[in-house]
This record gives sequence, structure tokens and C-alpha cells, in this order.
Amino acid sequence: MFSLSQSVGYALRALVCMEGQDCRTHYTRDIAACSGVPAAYLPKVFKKLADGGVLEAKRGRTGGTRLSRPAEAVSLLDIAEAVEGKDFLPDCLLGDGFCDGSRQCPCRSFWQAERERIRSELKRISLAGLIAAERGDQGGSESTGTCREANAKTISNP
Amino acid sequence: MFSLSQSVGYALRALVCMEGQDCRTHYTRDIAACSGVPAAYLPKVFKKLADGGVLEAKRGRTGGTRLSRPAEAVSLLDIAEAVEGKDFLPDCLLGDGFCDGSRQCPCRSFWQAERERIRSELKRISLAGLIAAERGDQGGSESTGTCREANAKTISNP
DNA sequence: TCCAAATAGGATCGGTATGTCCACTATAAA
DNA sequence: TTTATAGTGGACATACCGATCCTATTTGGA
Repeated sequence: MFSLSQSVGYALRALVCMEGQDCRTHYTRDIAACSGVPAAYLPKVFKKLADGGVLEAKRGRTGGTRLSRPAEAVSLLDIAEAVEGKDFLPDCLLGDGFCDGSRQCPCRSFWQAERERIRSELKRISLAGLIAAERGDQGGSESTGTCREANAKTISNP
Repeated sequence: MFSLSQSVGYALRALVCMEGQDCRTHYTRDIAACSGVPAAYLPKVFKKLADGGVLEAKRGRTGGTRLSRPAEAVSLLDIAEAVEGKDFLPDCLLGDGFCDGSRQCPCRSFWQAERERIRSELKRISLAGLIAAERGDQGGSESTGTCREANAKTISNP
């Protein structure tokens, strides 16, 4: 299938459930319940998002996971790259390894342009936009406060 | 990986080796040797291309495989659809099943446009163009005769 | 008729993505 | 210090693609 992986979809659904407007920490199991992502699989996705700098996780009692920056500053490209890898958009439409030094398939010129268009679109769409769309808002992102200090000691779960 | 499957690349490399200019029949093993596609796997790809109407296969002694129409009339879209399935370009960038009735992700509008652009480009590029590019020709397709009757009894292999 | 040689198709295997489960580690409250 | 509870990470199961091998079927010629 010519699409992003299912795990990227899981990541989006989960991140939307984190509300984005603030950076409160959430428990993975709560996000799983809210988003419908398999609870036993979500930690794997979250780990990739944490390694990619999208999420911050804290271990131990009263731990949890939160956005490492405001939802407005997280793009779909950030999420896709974190989950699928930095080079998930290959040089050749036929996959890396088709066009080598000698072969230059005719798709190449148009795919280069398509690829950059897709990349820039994914970069343009923010997590905040996703959340707004999910809620049916048309307006886009209402302003939010800063993230890092606002919830340094805030825990959303009981 | 966000690309067409490896099997589509195999199909292209194999079809290029069939010369395209005529519709002589070829043995699968010869095409495998010429294209570098694994000889044990190519029959699987050829079967899909035959089911998709791109190739015609004849069984038995003096059998073989040939293009069912001139290379100018075979598009990359034909090949990709034959190998990957008619609906290999999903409705949603996140794959079918992400945007359901209720969810409408913000990728949708731009992906619809991208998808059609990719589809029309794949439709525009013909196998003949691929062969020309492979040879380093810049001119594109020189005219070829009709296919079906030209080689009704022609066998290219000894 | 019988055989040679081609494609067709099923059984099987390895690799990657997807899931599940369980033990380990870190952290803070009791 | 003890303990509860969060994420971390490895082992394992499952599904699909890529790939190989073996057998069946088809076809034309000896």
C-alpha cells in the first residue's frame, strides 16, 4: 500500500488525545483507551516519538508522557519522521535501490517534485491543526501558553 | 517505506528487457537473466501482469510470455495496478481505515490532489518511454508496427 | 502415444511490521 | 527503606511480502 505506516496513524490518534493545548503528562494506558490504539503496542510508538523529540516520558511513580513542545510546533513531518525514520520518503518512487548510478528512471524528475511537495505539506500541517480538525473546528489554533513551565508539576491523572 | 513495492520495480526491469518494440515471446528465465530479477520469483510477477492484461502467457513447449499490446500503450499505472492492485493509491495518506466517516484528517484535501497528480503522471509515462530512458535515448518513442499480428508465429528464442 | 519444455500454482522459509506479554528499572510517596 | 507504579526493553506470536523449491498442467513435436 502506498501510504504511511499504520503506526504513524496510531501516533496521530494518540497525540490528538493528549489535547495539545497544555503539556500535562498522561498515562499511556489512558491515551490508549481514549484513542483506541492497542494498549500493549502504544508504548512502542511512544518510545519512537520520545526518541524523535516529540514526546517526553518520565518513569516511575507519578510518571507519564507529555508533549515536549506545544502542539502548534509539532508537524506531521516530525511525527512521521520519528515513527518511520528520517528518510521515509525515498529518492526514487520505486524505492531506494531502483535508480542506481546507471539507471535513471523517468519517474525521477516528477517524483522529486512530488516528494518535496508532500514533505512541505506534512511540515505545514501541525498537530494543533489536527486536533482542531478532529473537534470539527474550522478556525484553526487558538493561542496557548508556553508549555514547559506551565506544567512542570502538573499531573492530569489522579 | 513510502514507495511502490519492490515487485513493481522487478516488473519494470523485466518489461524493459522484453524490448517492447515488438511483441515476440520470451522465456521467463531469459528475462530473469537479462533483468537480474530472481528467476524463481519472476513467474509470480508475470502472472500478475498477465492477469492485469499487460502480458500474455502461453504454456507448453514453445510457450513464453509477450506484451499483450505495444509498449507505447502500456503505462506505469497499468503495471503498478497489475502488480499492487487497482486501489494501491489509498484515499487517505494514513492508509485506508484512518479517515472513516467521522474522522477527516487535514491531510485529506492535499493528498487527494497529490494522489491524482501521481496517478496522471504514472499514466503519462509509458513502457516505451522507460525503455528509451534505459537506453539513454532522449528522443522518446520511435514508431513501431502493430503488435498482435506481427508476431503471431514468431518465437525469439531458439 | 509419449516425451520434452514451457507456465501455473501450492508449500515453505526468512525478514519486517505489527501486536502481546513479562521482567526490569526508575521514581516518588508512604 | 519499603513499596507502588510509571515507562523500558526483550522474547515471542502473527501477518504479509519477498523468495525458493517442487509438483501439476499444458502444449507441440518425435
